[in-house]
Amino acid sequence: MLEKNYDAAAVEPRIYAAWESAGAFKAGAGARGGAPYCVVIPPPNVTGSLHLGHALDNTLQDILVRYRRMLGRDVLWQPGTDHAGIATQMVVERQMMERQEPNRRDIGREKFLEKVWAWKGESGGQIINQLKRLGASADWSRERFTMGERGKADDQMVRVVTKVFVELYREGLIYKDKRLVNWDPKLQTAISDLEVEQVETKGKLWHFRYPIEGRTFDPEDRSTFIVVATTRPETMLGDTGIAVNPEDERYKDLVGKFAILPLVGRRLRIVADDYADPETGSGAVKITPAHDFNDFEVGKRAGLPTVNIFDREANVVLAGNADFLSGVPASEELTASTAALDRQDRFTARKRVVEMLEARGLVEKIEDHLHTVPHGDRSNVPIEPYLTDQWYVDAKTLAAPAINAVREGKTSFVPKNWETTYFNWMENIQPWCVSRQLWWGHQIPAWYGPKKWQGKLSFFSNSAEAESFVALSEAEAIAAAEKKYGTKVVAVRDSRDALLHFVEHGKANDEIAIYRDEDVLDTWFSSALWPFSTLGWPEETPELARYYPTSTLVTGFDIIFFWVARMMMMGLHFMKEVPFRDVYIHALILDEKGQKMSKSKGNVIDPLSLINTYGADALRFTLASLAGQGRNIRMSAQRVEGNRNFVTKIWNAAKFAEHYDCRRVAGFDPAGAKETLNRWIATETTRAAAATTAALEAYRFNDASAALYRFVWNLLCDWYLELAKPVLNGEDGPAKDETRATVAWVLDRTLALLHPVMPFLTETLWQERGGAGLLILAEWPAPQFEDVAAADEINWLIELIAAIRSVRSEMNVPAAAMVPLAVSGAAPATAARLERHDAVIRRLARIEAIAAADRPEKGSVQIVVGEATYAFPLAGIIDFAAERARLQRQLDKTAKDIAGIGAKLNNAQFMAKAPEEVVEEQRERLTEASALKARTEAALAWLG
RNA sequence: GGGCGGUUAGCUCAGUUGGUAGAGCGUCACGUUUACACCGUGAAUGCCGGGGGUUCGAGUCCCUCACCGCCCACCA
Repeated sequence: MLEKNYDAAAVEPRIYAAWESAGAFKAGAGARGGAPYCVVIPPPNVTGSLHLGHALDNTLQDILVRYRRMLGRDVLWQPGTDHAGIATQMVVERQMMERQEPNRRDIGREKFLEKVWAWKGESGGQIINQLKRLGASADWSRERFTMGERGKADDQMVRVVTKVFVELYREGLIYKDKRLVNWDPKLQTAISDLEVEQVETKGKLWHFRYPIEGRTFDPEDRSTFIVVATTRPETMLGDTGIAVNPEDERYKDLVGKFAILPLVGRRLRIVADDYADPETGSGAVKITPAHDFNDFEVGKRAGLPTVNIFDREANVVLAGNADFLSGVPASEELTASTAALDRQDRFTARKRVVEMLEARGLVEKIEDHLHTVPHGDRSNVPIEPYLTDQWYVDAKTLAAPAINAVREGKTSFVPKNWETTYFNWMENIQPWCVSRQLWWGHQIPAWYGPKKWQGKLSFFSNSAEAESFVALSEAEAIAAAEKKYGTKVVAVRDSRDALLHFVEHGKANDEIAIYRDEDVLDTWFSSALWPFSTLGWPEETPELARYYPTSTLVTGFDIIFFWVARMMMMGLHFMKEVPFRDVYIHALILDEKGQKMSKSKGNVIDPLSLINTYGADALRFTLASLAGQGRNIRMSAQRVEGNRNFVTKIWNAAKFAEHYDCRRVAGFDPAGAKETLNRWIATETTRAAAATTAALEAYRFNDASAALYRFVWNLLCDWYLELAKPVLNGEDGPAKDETRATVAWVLDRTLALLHPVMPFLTETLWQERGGAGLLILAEWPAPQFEDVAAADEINWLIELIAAIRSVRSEMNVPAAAMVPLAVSGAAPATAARLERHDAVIRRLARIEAIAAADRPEKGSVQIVVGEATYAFPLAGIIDFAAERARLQRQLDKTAKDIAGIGAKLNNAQFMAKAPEEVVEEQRERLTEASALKARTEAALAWLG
């Protein structure tokens, strides 16, 4: 016996356990032939928790995977998690701070990493369990982590990354370079362009006067200074030049001359460069090559020196800064400003610089200025362009094949317009900075040792100047080093130990120490390898052979650049084949007001609480039905509640079947059914199956859920089960048996069609109804039966009942009243239909008896359906004026239709140019409408 | 500045080759029916953002304007 209501919370864990213990999620489970189908999960952050974006992403993947599995395909849904370098390291550091423990630099790398691994072990399972709550049918036995089991060198997931790095290095596609990077002063690491967010900020534009060398500064005499504007006064300490446009007449004679940098005294060469825009500001721009990307380029072109004034935390460092002092004659002013500004953070320094310049009359004006300031997407502090040595991937070279692959259709985006976004970015791609000054991540496989300088081996603390050995392992690096140096080589922990070692052994030259690059790789570097790393590469595993290229990638548009593009590049380079055939891009989830969900706004809807309240299936159905939306999805609990009602509706349909003892009949085939009603619902089942299948094949999840919703609620429940009641409540016999069997047959197929979207409910009912085996591994329904005549007949029946109900309601006929119905003008076929469906019409339309009549009784309400007129004699009950008005309204509408259609048919152009079938359709509509009009007129006349 | 979306019922959104405007929610009225009140029946509501064009015919194709949103680049 089915319970009164479906209890999702009680059922879901049990069903999930049943699937798992049956091995239903395992790669290839239940495969019955056909091509393999593989999806790799976008690995969530290992220590994260499930949000609605994950819920959407994984629901869609699960739908695809369950559908393919039921088709009998060899399915692998490859799961796993991401180590999420910065994010995870930040969480652990925050914990340490909250517990008032010593920070990571105090405890050192090894101890810190132990803590992160411990945290991973503690919270790493959470998100996987949450995915299970959602019903995700991934092959958990194959779960992978981007850093492997222990992050050790011999771990496959680590070997993959190392091998890729080393091979790209040897091919010249990874290199070390000294240039400006986006530096995050809070996290103290370089970040890539993509991790920088532009934040619109209300700032100021300061206009400063820089005295011209050799002229005595006089604020009243504009020939004694040059005005430059800046949004960042503090960086003036690093100015090394001034640029003006070569075409700018105002400054022509100043080119080649020098200005004197206030507070410092540095000589600034005035150079001509196109970068300076005469229209902007004063037309002269100060050049700070160490702290601005554009200035860096100008400085390079003009041969200006680079003066860095910041340390890693973006504090001003002047004292003892050789760059800052180079060539600047000591002066009282320099000493004073150095003392005042040294060790200030950049914002304090900014204030001080302005104050000091103002005191000297060097501030021309200060304007309000709206501009965008680059911020780190994790730290949320302004980033600094900072001159460092970093590792770069030659993305431009790798992008070329990745662009072509999409051009040639080897990989397709769905929806297709995302390809434009992909191309735009890929065609303008910049070198990818992959090194991070973090500890949690894949350590870069480069080792450094002393280098020959002026004839003898010297130790360089800057790794860029050291001898480097990029190698697959420490042993390999040592071997390479030994070959290079011709001496015994040992590996030590870090550059400090290497220096100590060098000091100790340098003289004897009997042993040389090398040390490993302390930086780690960008998290996205390992994510980029995910489609093949998870399948076992570099080993030639059977899984790799079978499932690569994978079939579909499902992800949000926000990580097309971060992830999709990079997987394309790496996949093509190392596997010589695209990583996936289709990329399905879905929208992002917002709250019901269209706001991005965030903890600070407090508008986050937790998918787990939705699952707890409404059940996983209701959430899944909701997400699927919203998936068609373009850019963003507005989510509210109310929608989920509505779909929970749909879950209940299905549950009650199953209860109906149980109540009327509708059991599955082995070998039942609707083709042998005699009852029109049964032939009709079988036809509709075929159509629903076809619609659902087509929608899923096309990634139209919303169409699939809409088709299922409509079929189940509006056809199966609203009509078929209602229409079947008279038979099921009637006498035993073949018609009843056939109807019971049909109900069971339809229900079974319906459950199967619903299963990918609503796995828990459908599996529960499948089991309750004594289904053979598990629904998850059952066959996807593809009924072929179709009977157009039966469909026509039942549609006529539905139309008739609906029309009677409508009129009853409009005429305020009490719902309980049983009314006689008189039919006139019915053709023999219609009369036969009325006879066949007599019981149903009487039941559903509350009719006492149906009788034929030559003409409706005077004063009765008349309904026109098809060629016949149906009347209930309601004299005395009904309001004649209202009835007349109703008929008149119908007449007006019909007349309007006729006029419209007539205009078309009388239009010679239309007749000449429209396709024959369209013309024919209009003719039919005209015939029908004319008939309706005639009968309505008759009814109106008869009413008197 | 470059690119991409959006503007359809009170709300949130569908609308796939151009051929009678749809759904869910909400609203209103009525509830007879032993699957279901997490329900049933019925009803109301649309210059499909504005303008122009192509076409026999445009929510759908083209141009243009307005507003909203996102992405990329840049801003001394």
